[in-house]
Amino acid sequence: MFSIVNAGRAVEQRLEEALAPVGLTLTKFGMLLHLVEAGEPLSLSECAQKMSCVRSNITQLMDRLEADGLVQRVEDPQDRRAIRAAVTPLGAERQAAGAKEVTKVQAALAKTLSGTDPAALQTALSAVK
Amino acid sequence: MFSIVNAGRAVEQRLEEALAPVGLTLTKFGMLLHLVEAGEPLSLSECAQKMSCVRSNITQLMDRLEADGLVQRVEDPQDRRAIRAAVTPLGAERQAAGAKEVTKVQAALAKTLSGTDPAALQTALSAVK
DNA sequence: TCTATATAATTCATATATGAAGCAAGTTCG
DNA sequence: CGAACTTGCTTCATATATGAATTATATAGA
Repeated sequence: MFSIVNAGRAVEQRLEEALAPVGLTLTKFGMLLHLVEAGEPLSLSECAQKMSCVRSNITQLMDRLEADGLVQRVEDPQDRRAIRAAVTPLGAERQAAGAKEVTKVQAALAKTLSGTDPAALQTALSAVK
Repeated sequence: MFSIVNAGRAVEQRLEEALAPVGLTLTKFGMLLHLVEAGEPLSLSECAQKMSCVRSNITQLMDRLEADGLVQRVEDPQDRRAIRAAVTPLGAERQAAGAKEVTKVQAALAKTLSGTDPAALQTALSAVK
């Protein structure tokens, strides 16, 4: 059981290390990825859902992403309570650079697991979740 | 790759939920477990090594564990710089109670993974780490 | 022995995460 | 319509984590 926890943490750490030179953390990269994939500004509540976390966490994350110039809060004309997060050009650039690094980690990991049946591993891990 | 990260987080969360009724977090349980297993007070540097984290983290963790009455800082007569962490009776009691809950989670997880070859999974996950 | 260096712990700034409490703005219903 | 409820975000307290800077103590070497 602790193997699963440790393996998860080890992969997280590898990703953090790969993203650090790009100026991103795994959390920031994840948020940018969701925003880029969505193709439009998402409300902070939607962001919280995508990131599987509480909204107050997103408030703080957006503060940091905005301070980094990677995202901008924009008002929602449809709902004056809502605030949407829009990726800036710099944010999109960093996300793309991060994605390249993530792909490298993925390739390295695939090599490490070359002796393993990928489908079986996937099935097992999905069952846990 | 993200399956591994997600699976790890899912297991962590299950453990947190199982330990919460006992009044422990996974971090606190882990620290108590190391101390109980050691059978003697460990210096805070040794604690950091066991927990695979930096020492400043242990300083804070010990503050919380001491506030909970689960651990006590004791001076080291051999080295006046060092401070050792000693488990209190209450700490030992909680650790034992936590271990029972952890065992239950382990059993439930084994059931979930009943269709998987445990040795193969173990091998794959160990390779990642 | 005295100095330089290394080690032990703490403090501080910061990142990430949760959850409770609060305020503003929609929505529903009598 | 207006009160009650819900939703969206922020703020605050707290837990966990890192790393740089600081203080105290040990130890090695000239």
